[in-house]
Amino acid sequence: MPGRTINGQYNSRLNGNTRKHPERLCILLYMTASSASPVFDVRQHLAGLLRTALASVAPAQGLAEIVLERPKQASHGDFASNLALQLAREMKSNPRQIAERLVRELPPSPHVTKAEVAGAGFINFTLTPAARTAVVATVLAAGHGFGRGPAKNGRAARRLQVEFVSANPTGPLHVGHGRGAAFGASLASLLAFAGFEVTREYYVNDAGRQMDILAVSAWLRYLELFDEPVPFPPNAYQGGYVHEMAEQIRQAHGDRYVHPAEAVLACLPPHVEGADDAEARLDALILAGKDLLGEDWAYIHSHVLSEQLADCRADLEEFGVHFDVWFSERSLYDTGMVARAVAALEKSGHIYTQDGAKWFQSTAFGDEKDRVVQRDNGIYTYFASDIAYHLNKFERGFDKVIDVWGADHHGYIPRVKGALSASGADAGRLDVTLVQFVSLFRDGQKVSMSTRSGDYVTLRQLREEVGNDACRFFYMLRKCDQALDFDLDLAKSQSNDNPVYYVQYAHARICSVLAQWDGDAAALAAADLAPLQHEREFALCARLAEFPELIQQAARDYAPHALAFYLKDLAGDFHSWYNAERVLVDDPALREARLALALATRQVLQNGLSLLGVSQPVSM
RNA sequence: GCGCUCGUAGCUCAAUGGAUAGAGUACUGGCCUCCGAAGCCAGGGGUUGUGGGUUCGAUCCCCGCCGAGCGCGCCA
Repeated sequence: MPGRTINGQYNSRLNGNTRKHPERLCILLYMTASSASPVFDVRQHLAGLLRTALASVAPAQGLAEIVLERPKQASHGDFASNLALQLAREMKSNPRQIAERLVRELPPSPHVTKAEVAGAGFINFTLTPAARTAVVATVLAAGHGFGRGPAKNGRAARRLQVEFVSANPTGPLHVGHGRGAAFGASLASLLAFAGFEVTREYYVNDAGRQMDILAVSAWLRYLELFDEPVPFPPNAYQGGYVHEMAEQIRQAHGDRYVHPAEAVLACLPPHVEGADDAEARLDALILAGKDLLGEDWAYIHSHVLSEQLADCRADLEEFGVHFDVWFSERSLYDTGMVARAVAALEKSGHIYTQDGAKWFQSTAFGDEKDRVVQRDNGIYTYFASDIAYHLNKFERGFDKVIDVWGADHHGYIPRVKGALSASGADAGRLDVTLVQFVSLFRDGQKVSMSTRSGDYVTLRQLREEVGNDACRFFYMLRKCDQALDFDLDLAKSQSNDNPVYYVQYAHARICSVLAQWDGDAAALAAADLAPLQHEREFALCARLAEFPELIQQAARDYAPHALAFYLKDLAGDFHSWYNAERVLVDDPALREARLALALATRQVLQNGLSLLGVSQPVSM
């Protein structure tokens, strides 16, 4: 069983130390990025040259940061700086002239062959061949640690929490959950690789009405098995898995939970048309179940919960998505945290009573309207437990708490942040990332999706059709705030065209070459790289060197999709080179240099794919 | 109506405020006696929905309009 457990439950509450100064994530990343390459940082070297030149050209100008970017076009060199363009405004001078003066004042460097002014005033640097290929040795020395963010330096790493999926355990996970799972898992891996201590958490909504509805749904199906049919409400859970649960209960306990249908029906209010009536009728059925079953209701309830949770968990495990903590909503009630959280807000004057209900004054924090935390019947709303849950997260000492939510929850953000602020917490420590919807298309038609009706394609079905690797990679092929149209027929019938195979194929090809060479791969780390001279070889090296920067940038932006796109580009650079130049040539020096480049490429492919939860096959 | 997320090649999607807006797919034409052709090379394809504004420079930032999805409950 993955995940730490406590009290024989799946819940785990950590008693972490509290850390008080939540600096912004991006600042930390900026600080660490400069030390990402332990051997030699070309970017820093060039920045130093520019700073020297700047000091003599414009001593008065102090720029906080010198930007060096990798040009898209090879003809623009290996690095470009827009320093002159930035200075133009303050110096009120022609950017090209500034750039030319800067270039004249650049100190000589053993790594730079050319520094020239281009375009509107860019300064383009071209590196020596040795500087361009040095990354190969760096990759081979670092191995699977290449690209990893800096280690702890003796100090505690920044602690982050990523909470994702958190689907109600009321039915199988669907393809929308799958997107949240793939995104959250990749994001968490990415952040961990970038140098953070990451906790992956699933919030289990095991309290509340939805679970009761699932329990009563299973019970009604169970009664049907004993010829005690109660008309099945249209707003109860319709899925086939509910029948299976009923059958399981019958096999385990026989007729123990059977009550006459008449007895159940007697508890119901007279039937009236209307949606409100349907909900009231469902609630009455739940009450009937609780009354008739007494203590046994708890069994049904916990049975359907544990069955559903186990199913979700197994599904996610097979998908390569793992959690450190499964946090129980119910535990927040059992330990009194919900009541305490609401009481604290009440004491600080952020809660008022109206119409018998308790309202949180979220309008004071930018929300559209105030929100109920406790209903007139005394039952807390989901919002109340969510306040307690987020306060609990903060108490556990995370420097940053990242929630991955479905886009339909976006209206929820202001009230949660407002409640945190009202509770004296720093709402800036909470980042909410919204994942847009997935629409499925089958036979050219949009598949209607409704959890309640049970009419939806499950994540498990999708994985079986498309495969885990293609599934994980496909989900990462668009940024999370972009709606995704998932054509099932296309994903299935044209799976060979899926980009994941393109990337995996590059990996398999390299494995094949290394196998044919049949030499000592470890020795390649010391290979002389001077024979690497073709443009495609330099381009591939530049792509490899980009990997650590990309990790930091993608982590800063919570953008694991950038990693998928990078891997596509990397595979493309490799295939181009591989098709143009032969690796296993007769010349031993050239052969070893190219083998080293191939091996370094394979290493980065492995590092990247494993972060996305995609396998790296030796052959396909 | 109000709010949030968006609008980029025929289609699916990229692009820390930077240079001629890029890939894949589809289409056209080439490349296997040669390390894996699930690959490579070349080509056509665009007023970045639209109109303004800020800037040396806008797909990106600000405002209006048009269009799409989602949200607006004492549900979760």
